[in-house]
Amino acid sequence: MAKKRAYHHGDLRRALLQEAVRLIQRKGVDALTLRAVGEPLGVSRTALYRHFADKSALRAAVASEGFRMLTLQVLEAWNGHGRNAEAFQEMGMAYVRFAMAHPSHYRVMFGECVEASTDPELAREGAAAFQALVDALTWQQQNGSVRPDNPLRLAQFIWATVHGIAMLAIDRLLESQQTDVEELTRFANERLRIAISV
Amino acid sequence: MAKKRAYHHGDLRRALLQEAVRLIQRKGVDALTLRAVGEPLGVSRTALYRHFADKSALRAAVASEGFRMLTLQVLEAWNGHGRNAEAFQEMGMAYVRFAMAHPSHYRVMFGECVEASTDPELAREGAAAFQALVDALTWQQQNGSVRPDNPLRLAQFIWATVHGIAMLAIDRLLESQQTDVEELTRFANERLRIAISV
DNA sequence: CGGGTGATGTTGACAATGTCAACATAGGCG
DNA sequence: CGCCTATGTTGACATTGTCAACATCACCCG
Repeated sequence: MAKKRAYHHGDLRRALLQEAVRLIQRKGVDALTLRAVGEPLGVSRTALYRHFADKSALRAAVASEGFRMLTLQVLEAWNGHGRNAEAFQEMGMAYVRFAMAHPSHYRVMFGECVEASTDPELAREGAAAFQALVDALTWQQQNGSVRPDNPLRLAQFIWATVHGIAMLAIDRLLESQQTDVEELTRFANERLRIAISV
Repeated sequence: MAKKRAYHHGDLRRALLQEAVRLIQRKGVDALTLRAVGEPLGVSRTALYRHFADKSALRAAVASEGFRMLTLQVLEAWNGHGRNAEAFQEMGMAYVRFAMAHPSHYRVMFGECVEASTDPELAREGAAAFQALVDALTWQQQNGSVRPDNPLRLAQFIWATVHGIAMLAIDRLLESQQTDVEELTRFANERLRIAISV
């Protein structure tokens, strides 16, 4: 029995999660409805209750999936550009690009409904994403290219900046001055480099 | 006729708005229910529809009120500390303190449900808050204490950082390392000063 | 001063939604 | 083969936002 995937539907949990992500990305968070998730899968509402405690658990799973994707993207940018100062900036760009590409999904990851404290998997994936940032900073500190402050505090500072840009961009609060988000992110990265240099 | 406040209830609009703010602060955003707003005022649901287009218009009004309060707080910090570099840091502290003191209210101000484009008052109040930051920066540029970059871009950069700290703090994502938010904000302000100096 | 008129508030109803209890089914294990 | 548990369904219910129809009150115009 390779998987437990052969009862009635076959890995319905993964299908539900995938459909939930699709719905959120295409129609927004409000469109995430138990009935709307079940129907495309030929399954009726409440089927979900055999795989998730309730709707908020489904949202938490969506958020976890988001953090997993985000971690992959930023790590690819960091590792794929040589783990230097330039690669660090690409890491920031990748972060903001992810948020811009999946605005509703990103919002679920930081929504008030999903409490990281209640879902251990979500806490784990969120911590993993943050750890990628911490690791990149410690690496640069050993390099001598980043000042030897507490790496966690540096990481929180930088995280706040990119998260803030992402949030403001998603909320369309940067459009007033026809701002190019890519350009703003580049500018922020440049200034941050000054701020965290020795 | 000094006011229009003398029909049945007497300025019900303001009472509804005030009760909505109270509800959000004390019970969270989900507790903001048309029935829950009307009942304490001895008024029935749907009474609200004579003063707000719908529930989201009420939320927008709450958000506008929040921006008004926020603008007052940061301007008081800026003006009350002498409009210098130190005052600018106090401005940032005041921003984050407001968010920490009114987490649910702050979240409504940046929630996805409230689209600034649909409510002109909200757009105005939001722009006013942002303008306070821009003004403080231009002032310092004329001082020579801030580099002569585009002040709007500088403002967006700094706004993103404090907004990010506020959001992460509200989402309790800074508690993992038992972080003191005040301390993190101070650290961020110090690093930002380096980043925006000439 | 009196009736009408529009602003303001109420009641009833309805559809959508999350959730639970009771029921149905199926697939593997004894 | 027969049962047992995992899995999925149906019916029901409370909550909620919203609308239409109705009620009421203040003020204005004659």
